[in-house]
Amino acid sequence: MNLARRPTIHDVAERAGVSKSLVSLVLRGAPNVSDRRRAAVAQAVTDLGYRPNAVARSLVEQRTRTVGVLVSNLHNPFFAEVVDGLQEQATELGYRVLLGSGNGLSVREEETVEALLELRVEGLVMLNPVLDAWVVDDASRSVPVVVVGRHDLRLLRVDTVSSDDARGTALAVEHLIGLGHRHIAHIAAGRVAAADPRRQGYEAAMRRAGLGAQIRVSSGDYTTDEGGYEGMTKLLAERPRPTAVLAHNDLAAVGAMGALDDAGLRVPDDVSLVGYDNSYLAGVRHLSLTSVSQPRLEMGHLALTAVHERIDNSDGPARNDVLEPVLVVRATTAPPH
Amino acid sequence: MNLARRPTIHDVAERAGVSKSLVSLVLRGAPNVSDRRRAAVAQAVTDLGYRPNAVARSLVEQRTRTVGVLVSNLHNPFFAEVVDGLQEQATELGYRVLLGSGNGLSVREEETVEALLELRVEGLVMLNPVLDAWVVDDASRSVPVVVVGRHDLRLLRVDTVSSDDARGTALAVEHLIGLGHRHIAHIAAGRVAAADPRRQGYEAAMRRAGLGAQIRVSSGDYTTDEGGYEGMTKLLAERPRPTAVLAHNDLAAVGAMGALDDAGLRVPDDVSLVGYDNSYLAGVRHLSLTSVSQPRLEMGHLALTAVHERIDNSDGPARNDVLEPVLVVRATTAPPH
DNA sequence: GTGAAAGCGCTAACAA
DNA sequence: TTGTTAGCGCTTTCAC
Repeated sequence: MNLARRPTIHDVAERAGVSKSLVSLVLRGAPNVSDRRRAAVAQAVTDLGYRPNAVARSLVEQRTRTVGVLVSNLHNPFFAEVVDGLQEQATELGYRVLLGSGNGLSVREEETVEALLELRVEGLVMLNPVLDAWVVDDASRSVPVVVVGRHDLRLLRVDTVSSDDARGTALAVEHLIGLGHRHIAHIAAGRVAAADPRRQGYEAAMRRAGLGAQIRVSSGDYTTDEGGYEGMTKLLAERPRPTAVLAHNDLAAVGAMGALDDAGLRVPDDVSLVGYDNSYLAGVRHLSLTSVSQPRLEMGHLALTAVHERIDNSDGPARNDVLEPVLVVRATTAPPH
Repeated sequence: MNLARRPTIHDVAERAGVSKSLVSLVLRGAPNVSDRRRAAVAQAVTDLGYRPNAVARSLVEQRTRTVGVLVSNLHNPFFAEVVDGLQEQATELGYRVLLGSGNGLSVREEETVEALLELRVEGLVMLNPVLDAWVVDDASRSVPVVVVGRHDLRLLRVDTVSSDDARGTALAVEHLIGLGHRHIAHIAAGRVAAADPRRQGYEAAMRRAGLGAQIRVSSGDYTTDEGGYEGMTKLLAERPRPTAVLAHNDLAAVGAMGALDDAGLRVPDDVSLVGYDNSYLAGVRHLSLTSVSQPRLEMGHLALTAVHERIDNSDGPARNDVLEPVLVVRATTAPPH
């Protein structure tokens, strides 16, 4: 393929008949350069196909203008939109975003953080990381760190951005109660970070409505559609049968839908169903699932703004932003039969 | 936050009472270093929390050991697995992967490529890029480029990895014919790169089976579930009504499912349905869609291997790897009524 | 307005 | 086995 040696600023200077420093000035749009020189440099740049070497520049400037983003698992649809938010805001603020994935494994996440740090990112955003708190703490000693989506990580020096999961499930319960439901059950998740607040939000909302006695939780590792199927199957065996079910997430809700189908029950006629995350899945017309939505784009914006502020002024107590979820009502919820 | 100045190799050398070069040697595990020095350096490294500066290293080594990956759109579930494949192989071969997203916009993709090039990635993998061919061509002048998933880009110097879309739809048709279907229709996509080969594969397979006269294509911009709904609705108006339908992708297939539902028809009893991509959606039990699967992990492996080989020996004609898709049979296909 | 020179943190000859 | 030195490509004083 014979890749020619990449031209350097030196080559440009030579071709334009000026000094390296002049080229550097032109490249960064300095004001005090004669038009003649400016044109000569511009010409040389295009002739040579010169592209500045960001590596060299970073070294001398002592900054990379780059924020590292640890994406624990690319398959989670939650991330795409958060990353979009990060990108948008990064572009806005003059940063570049470096994505690193951890494949959902704690070790891989550690390695990725290490790599990002060696590359001298100026800040680190971690999306739903599964790694140990000490890794986060350690990283935060050299660079501002913002954690998105894990409420359980509260460290000094580490800002967090999350959405209020308890509020989210409460919204769903209130919606169902408003429709007239009283027998509202919950299909909970096992050990994932969001499981507890979502479940607690459900229980609290039920109690607030005087329905403490109707609380029914089917708990297992119900974050997949298979899990949702199982969880729903268990709930259907109970009496009185719930008239509405709130699942830990959309996937579980769709699984629950399958169980209802198999039992010959109709959604929402016989049982109303609510998911969580307002993923892609929920919006599909054939499913059209009522779901709780996290403001993902805004979470991305906020996270990047937070690192940016830390990079600039560094000090101050850790900020923990908690955003309000929103209920998106679709076709799977209706008044009880 | 008071981030202390990051320690450099100089600080480590001083603390360990040795020279910079000795530290450098120890860090890279050189053999000819006395145990005493080695220990002293190791101690200093942990004391200081030293982390090598990859920026400086890259500059002097003239290589970054980094491959850039342009992900045109993070929301497309196709990517996650391909990227997993890339990552796996990269780790294997000693590369780091830098992800850049283009948000599905041609301009943003161009910017991202530019940024990646300035960062001096040693190779570039582009996943389903939508950008103009000249950008790819231009990039390939400075660095090996591998394009994944766009059959229409055939440039010298640019390797491609894709899967045989025509073969994929043919597989689906053969499956349906094997079940006894004759009236098999296709819901096609509009201007996306994969639209033509998928449609052609369908038509060719129909003709091979002597069913050329039964070819029915509903064509519009049918890549969303709404699109699939529309496409199906049109097909249902025709006589004789198709007993099986092959959609451009899973999302469209699910949309089609909705249209069948609304028309009071059952899947697969009245109409069999096949999707494409074998996405997450297809596997959901409640949908359980028969779908054509691209070997995504392997595509990632191959793409990274290809850049790696180019980085090492650079020359040779462009390679165009085409992988075989596989049909995953689930619950939406059955013999005609 | 423009150029010369120093130096960012590191590696790689080459000397010792 | 270890240290000295030069230099990667760039920005940035500081002279001129």
